[in-house]
Amino acid sequence: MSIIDAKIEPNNNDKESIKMNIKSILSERVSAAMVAAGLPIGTNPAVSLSNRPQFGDYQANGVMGAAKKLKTNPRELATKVVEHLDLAGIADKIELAGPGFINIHLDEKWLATQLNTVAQDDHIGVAQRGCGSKDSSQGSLQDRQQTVVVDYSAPNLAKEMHVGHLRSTIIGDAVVRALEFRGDKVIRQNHMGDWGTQFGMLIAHLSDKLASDEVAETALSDLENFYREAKVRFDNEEGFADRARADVVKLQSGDAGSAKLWQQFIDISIAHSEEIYAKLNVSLKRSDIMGESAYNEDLSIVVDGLMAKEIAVESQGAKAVFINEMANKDGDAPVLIVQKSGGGFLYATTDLAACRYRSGKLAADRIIIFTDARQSLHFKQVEVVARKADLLPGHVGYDHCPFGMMMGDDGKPFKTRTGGTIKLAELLDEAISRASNLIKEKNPDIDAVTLADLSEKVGIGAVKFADLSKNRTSDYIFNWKTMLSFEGATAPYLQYAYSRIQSIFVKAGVTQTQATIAIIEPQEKALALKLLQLEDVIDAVISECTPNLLCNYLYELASLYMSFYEACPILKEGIEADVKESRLALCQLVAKTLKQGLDILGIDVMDRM
RNA sequence: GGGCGCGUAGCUCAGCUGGAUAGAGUACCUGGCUACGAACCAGGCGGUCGCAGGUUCGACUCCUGCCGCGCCCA
Repeated sequence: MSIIDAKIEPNNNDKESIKMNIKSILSERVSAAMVAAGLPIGTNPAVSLSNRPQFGDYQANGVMGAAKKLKTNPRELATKVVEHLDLAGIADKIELAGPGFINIHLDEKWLATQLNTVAQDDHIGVAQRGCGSKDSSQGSLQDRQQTVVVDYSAPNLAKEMHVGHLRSTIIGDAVVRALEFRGDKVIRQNHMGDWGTQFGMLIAHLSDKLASDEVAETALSDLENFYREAKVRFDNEEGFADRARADVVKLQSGDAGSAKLWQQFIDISIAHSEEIYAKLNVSLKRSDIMGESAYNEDLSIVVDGLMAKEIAVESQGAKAVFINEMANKDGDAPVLIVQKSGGGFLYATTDLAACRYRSGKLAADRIIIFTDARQSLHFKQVEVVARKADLLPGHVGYDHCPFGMMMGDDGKPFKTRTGGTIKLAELLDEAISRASNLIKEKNPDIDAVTLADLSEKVGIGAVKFADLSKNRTSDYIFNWKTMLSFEGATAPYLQYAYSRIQSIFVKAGVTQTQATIAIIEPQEKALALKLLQLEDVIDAVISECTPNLLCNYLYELASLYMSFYEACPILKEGIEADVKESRLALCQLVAKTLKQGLDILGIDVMDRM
């Protein structure tokens, strides 16, 4: 055992051993009672939040399902389970209701104890996945650290990023941060589109611009224009298309001059993307870029491997895989071409090479890819072939996480080439400018520096939250109004809740408190319950790749806080000192949770707004 | 033609492994600022969960068939 292991090993003491997750505590107890009542080990207790106050705080519904399987009376079985259910000190009432619901009313003193433990915890109650070696046989699967490769954003470098790139970029980034917060090892992969025939046209055009003494940075300051110009020449100008095709061949055969032009183009395009990432508060760095071109050397290796294993076969001069696993009723198998008859490779080849690289060199336990839903079939095919060829071993998870595409107000999709797309940079500037107007309206005397800072945080936050809070894998309609709204379930609402709390601390003349929280009013209890659910939410976000669950959670938390704020005075006259201290501590924990949660979404908070 | 996804309040969307009376926001209507910050709060209005069957103690959730929309493959 190494010294590092030895040091980490003994931290399994007091603080670690205190469980803070209510749902898992209750699940354990109910499971034990179910076993004691004669049910098989592993029966799902189905503990969940109660949907109505009269049904307690949590309810266990697992007995009914179990009774069905055993063909016994659910009510009688539930009675037996309740008899064995030991929740001494945790619940002050356990009720049996309906066909076999077990309703649990938590003890408020116990709830407060849990809450105070969370308040003292660095990770606000979210347990850290194993800091030890990941191949350790100790600890449950839940607690083991994983290496997760996350492929997201992946813009096409031939053009500027448009609104369609928003989802992949910010959803991916939120999932990445959630994974890191839970303690997993994340490797970001920005699979940028930096290769392909269109670059021949772009290089040829750039070459002419440089020949007429233009500087690359200037020529490429507007990528959309540049692309359009090149396309016009490609379609109309005598001889240009042939030059463009020749340039592609030269580039792919490693010609130094072409490579230099290409590199110039790529560098400037990446710089454009980086501006967007910085503005969006997205954590992608240049070192995370692993573009399509990075796999050039691997493509023939992959194809050779497929041929050697006889997974791929020659077909009409091309090399292709007939995927029998995905054949339809008539036995027709879809075909995945991995090398064209002319020798060229395709997206499928690159994606297979990426599987190989990620599960091999990067040693991924799980690979997550965020792209729009149109690529679902493609990735399904890639996975089947990669698994068959062992480019993706069975123990490596492969999650293609699709999302709907951006539609116009008319319900028809935005087509990239019709010119109907909105540049991402324009959307973000619009958001910031609208936020600026609103802030000026509410704070006429604000100084320019503060205004600029707030506008960016509010505007960008609003855009991100509007998108992140939607789960839909179906298409969604792009709408300026909803995207840039500052009222209701929006980022500014959450930011407002946070700054209200900061304002209270300023008024109270303290920066922080170590006071113990007591639960008195129903609004305080509701907040306590919500605060103790963070780990469940983070876990759901991670396993399903759905940041909208975190958005919902944070909105509900902020909303409960607003109700608490109205109902429970803190600094007003006649409030006892210990009540004031308790409420300040509760405020502090809410603020900490909001800040952390929003940070996972890549949304900033501010002390004043 | 085959496959995938989606139809929930006027609009935008939640709805966790099937659970009790389907929830928010917005819009509209009523109240609440000599203030712990009204970008807020309290309340009201608003739904045959696309349609029709099936599975069962129980279906927005699972199964089947239709209808409509979108996408992918051919």
